[in-house]
Amino acid sequence: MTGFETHDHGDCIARGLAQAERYCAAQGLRLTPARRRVLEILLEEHRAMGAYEILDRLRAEGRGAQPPVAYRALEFLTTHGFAHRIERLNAFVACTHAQDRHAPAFLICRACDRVTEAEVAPTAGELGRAAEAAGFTIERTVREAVGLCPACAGAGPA
Amino acid sequence: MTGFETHDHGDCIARGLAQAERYCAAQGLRLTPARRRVLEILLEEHRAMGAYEILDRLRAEGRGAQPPVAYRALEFLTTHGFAHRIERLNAFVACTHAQDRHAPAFLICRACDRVTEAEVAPTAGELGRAAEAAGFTIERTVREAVGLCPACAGAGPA
DNA sequence: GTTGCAATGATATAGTGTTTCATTTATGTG
DNA sequence: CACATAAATGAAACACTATATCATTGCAAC
Repeated sequence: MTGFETHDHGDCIARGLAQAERYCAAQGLRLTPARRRVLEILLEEHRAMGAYEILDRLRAEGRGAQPPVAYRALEFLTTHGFAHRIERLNAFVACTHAQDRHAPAFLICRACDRVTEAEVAPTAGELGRAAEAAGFTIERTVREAVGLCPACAGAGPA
Repeated sequence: MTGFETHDHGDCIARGLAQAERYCAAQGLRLTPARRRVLEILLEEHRAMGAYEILDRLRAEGRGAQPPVAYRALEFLTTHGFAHRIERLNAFVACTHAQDRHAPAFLICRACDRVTEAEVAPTAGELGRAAEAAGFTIERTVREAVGLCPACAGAGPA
């Protein structure tokens, strides 16, 4: 899938949550209410959200919600691959791919802020070649492209 | 060069500055004292520095130095390719390559925080392929690998 | 049941980046 | 040179992002 097409994601929230639940059960991880709710919010919005934006949602629901609440949940979710951090945006998105550690790559539209995710081998590509040449051990990669999605490019490049 | 070897950079400060001066003269850009000094600091340190760290240096030299001073200089330097922003670190490094817009890739050692830079075509690799598949127009890319440099990996992986 | 560990609650604080507006400095033009 | 314009700087306040710390609660194993 290309990721930017109009998208009816009726059941992908339920599917994402179910997948996370299954994975946590299998791994002995605790998908606590706070963690589950944050993942659900990310799945519902289906876009990159800042930690404080998530926090606002939690507050609106009456939960006590100091910053660490969001950051702890997000750390759990990103550590286990249920969500990813977009460095360029200081924001987070629900993962749209299979569980377990993988190396995501993102296309970020600077006009509409939508983000689409692709997967790739962590040690592949230019980073992998550069690392090999330098004797560098890759543990995590950040691959993000900023530009215009098809819709925004068509609408007239700002 | 691999980038992590011990490094005697005696004249690379002077060379970096001279290169920037030449390029600015040719392009009608103004390498003002503040901009020049920030570039010089980055070249001297030869590592990724936070904006406020740079600011401290400017203050120590008696310049008035509110945050915008550093951020404006850094915006100029990054826009014209004299320095790059490391998203993962919220920090900046002097460019170690040729002028003019290019797409850098970075290897970031999480133990010693040293950063090495490689160049690559902006639309190459996984990001380029993903973008093509999605009809996405890339304007800028972020490619960063976090891991251990040879020295730190050898010293015992924390 | 109590020991040990993970998770949460709550407060404060640290770190990063931007907005705004007034002022100065450089550049070009009559 | 005088003036108009645009770029850069100075200065204050503010907004956004993230972490440290410590007390408390819940849960699980022994």
